[in-house]
Order: sequence, then structure tokens, then C-alpha cells
Amino acid sequence: MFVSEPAILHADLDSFYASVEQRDDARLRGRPVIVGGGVVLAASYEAKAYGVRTAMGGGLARRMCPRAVVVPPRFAAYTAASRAVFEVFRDTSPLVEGISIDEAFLDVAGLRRIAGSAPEIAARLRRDVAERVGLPITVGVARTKFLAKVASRVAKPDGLLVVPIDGEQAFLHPLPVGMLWGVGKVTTEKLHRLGVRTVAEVAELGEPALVSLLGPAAGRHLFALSVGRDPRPVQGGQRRRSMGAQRALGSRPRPPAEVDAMLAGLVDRVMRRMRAAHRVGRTVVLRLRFADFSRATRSHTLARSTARTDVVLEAARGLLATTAPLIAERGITLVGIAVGGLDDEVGVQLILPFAERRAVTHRPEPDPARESALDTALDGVRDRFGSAAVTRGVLLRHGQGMEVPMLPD
DNA sequence: TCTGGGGTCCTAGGACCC
DNA sequence: TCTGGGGTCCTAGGACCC
Repeated sequence: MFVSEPAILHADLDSFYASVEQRDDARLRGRPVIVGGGVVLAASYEAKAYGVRTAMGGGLARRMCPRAVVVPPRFAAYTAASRAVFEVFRDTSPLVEGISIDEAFLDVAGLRRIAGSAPEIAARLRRDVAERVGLPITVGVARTKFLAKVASRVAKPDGLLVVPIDGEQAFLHPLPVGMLWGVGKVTTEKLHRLGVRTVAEVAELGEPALVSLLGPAAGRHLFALSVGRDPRPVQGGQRRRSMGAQRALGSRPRPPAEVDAMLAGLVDRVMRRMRAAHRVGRTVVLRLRFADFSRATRSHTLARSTARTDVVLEAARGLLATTAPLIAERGITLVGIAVGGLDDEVGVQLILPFAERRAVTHRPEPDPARESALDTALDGVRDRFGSAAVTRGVLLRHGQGMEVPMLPD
């Protein structure tokens, strides 16, 4: 089908945390607001006007904008606001891809007859979010994800920008390279050294030069974006691939026992979240940062996936032990833990002859023989209970039950 | 200026297997 | 006996995003 209209929306809440604070406290409205203390987590547009930026050190931010009201973050309020906004997204289109707590792509290609054109849907979405959640949101509308994302960035704050298909080049090419998704400080500097400052100049540079400068994946990706090519579809049902927690410690020295206690607390937090989400993981990653701001990571892959606090803590302690010389030498300022290789927890609920249901959670083995997680789970159940007595089972995956027959051996 | 707390993806080398 | 090439997994680091 010939696509004559842009149909992808990128919806992005403006200064999300700061906007929630201004919504919930009338005294903050119209005033410069900074969320966070040590570093700026979010700044209202009134504060941004003074040059305050996200991730800036708190001291500098206060000097730039002495009138700013600094408030501590309220993550529970942000999570609740995010849920409410995503409800509006899902009421707007069945195809929603969440990118972060405060932004998402919506594909509205199939909605023209029932909901109108993409620009009309985008305008209504902005109104709905304002009315139902009380937050300002900017929406970019374009033919591709990337162009929609750039459009929302250009239109901020509280804006709506449509990139018409015959106006893509005119929109894209004059933009500075830093506007390209995936081009940060390092890549910007590399490009600047070659005299490349605009997207048009990136396109002129050509794919081979970009590949040799940035590597095959990044080079090809960047070239494609620079000429407006981005075939990635909006994908619903994206799953998290890792879960983690970390804690900054400040610069004062920490005795090993204190670091160990923090590690245990972090592991406990992450494992609770994983169990609540019915997920298990295999790769334990320890993250450290040192007083000179250098970093180190250590990882260990377990023989089987788990969400057990004791198993992951043991692995994490083993990793921490290997870094003792680094910590002694450089001084530790941050400790973090993450678990990757995430999988759905697989369980089997047995239906025994005496009609008693017994839930048996069995976490998948690494499947060296390429067995499915279900097969492995069933084997585990047979080992424990014997297969003769069991006639049916309920496969539990991601906390959802589905009845399956269990064949005797 | 002196740096939080989440995440994603890519690269590169080594081990190991066929 | 000495050798090639390809694939996968694991580990560590780095760039980037919000």
C-alpha cells in the first residue's frame, strides 16, 4: 500500500517528574522547579530557562537558578501518573510501544475511519492526557519512529508537530547531529572533528565512512536515519531484559561490611521485584563506581535461572570478592546489582487423582539439549512426584495459568 | 559542576565445539 | 600431524537513553 500519510505518534511527557510536582502542588506552578538533590532528575521549563538541565549537579543547578524550588523525588507518584497516561495511550490505539516511564510510540495507521487522521488523533491524545491526568504532553507525528521522535523533541514543550511525508528532508537535514537518536557526546565529538555538524552532512558523508568511524552497527544505523530510512515497526508487548538496583555511596570511605550489607539490600530489592513479575534470571552483574569516577562491572552466569535471593546474593558476593583490590585502591562510590538473561518463571500446578491441586514452581534449567522450559519443568515435577499419579497439570507462565494434559511416561 | 537510578544495545576477545 | 573456518556462549567495557 502506498503510504501517503504519517501514522506513527511519539508521545512524550514534558519534564515529567517536575510536571507531576507542579500538578500536585499549586504553589509550584509557574515557578522554576528542580526535582532531586545531588543531581537534577528533572527541571521544569521555568528552571530550564536558566540553563538547568537533567543530570546536572545539584550545586551548579542552584547557582544557575537560585530562585528554584528544589523538591525531593516521589517515585510512587510518578509511577501512578505513568500508569494513568499509558491507559490513555491504550485507549487511543491498540498498538502502543512503551519506551520509558514517560514516553511511547503509538501506531494509528489502521484507525483513520474510526478515529480520524493521525494529526487529529494526536491532538485528541494531548487533550485527553491533559484532562484525565493533568499533565502536558508533546506529540510528534511522522511516517517513521525516528522522525516522530525527533518531531516531538523539536516541538517541546506542550506541542504537536506533524512531519508531512513530502517535507521529511526539509525537516531533518538542517538539524544538528546531536538530535539524532543514538548520537550522544562521544559520537557528536567524533563527527564534529570531521566537520560534520548537521544531519545533511551525515548523509553526505556516506555509509562506508560512518561504518569505519563508528563500527558496523552504529554506522549503518546512523546513515539510514540520516536519509530518513527507519523500517522499525511499533511493537507492543516488549519485555524487560534485565532488572537491577544501585546505590550511590558518596565519597567517604566505606568499610567492607557496610558495602556487603548494601549489596544484600539491593539483591533483596531486585529479587522481590522479579518474583512479583514472575520472572527469573541467569546472569548476575555487579556494577561498581569509584572515587575517580571510573567504573567496573563483573558478571557471572548461573547454571540455572532463579529469582531466589540467597542464590543471587551468593553469586553477587563472589563477584564483589574479586573486586576487593580495586575497591581498596580507588575507593568505592557506587554499588549496583542487575540480573539479565530474564525469562518467564515456569511452574506446573498438578492435578492429582484425589482432586487436590498443588502448585509446584519449577524454574527452568539452562536447557543444554534445547528442551523447552515446559518440558524441563515437567521433568522436574515427575522427578519429585512420579508421573503415574499425575494426569493433568496447569502450566503457569508469567503468572498466567493454562491447563495442559500431562502424559504418563 | 561534580555527578542518581533505572535501562538498552554493541563490540571484542577467549573458550569451546564441530 | 597440523591445520581452517564458523558458530555460540560468556565476560568486560562502553555509548547511549530517559
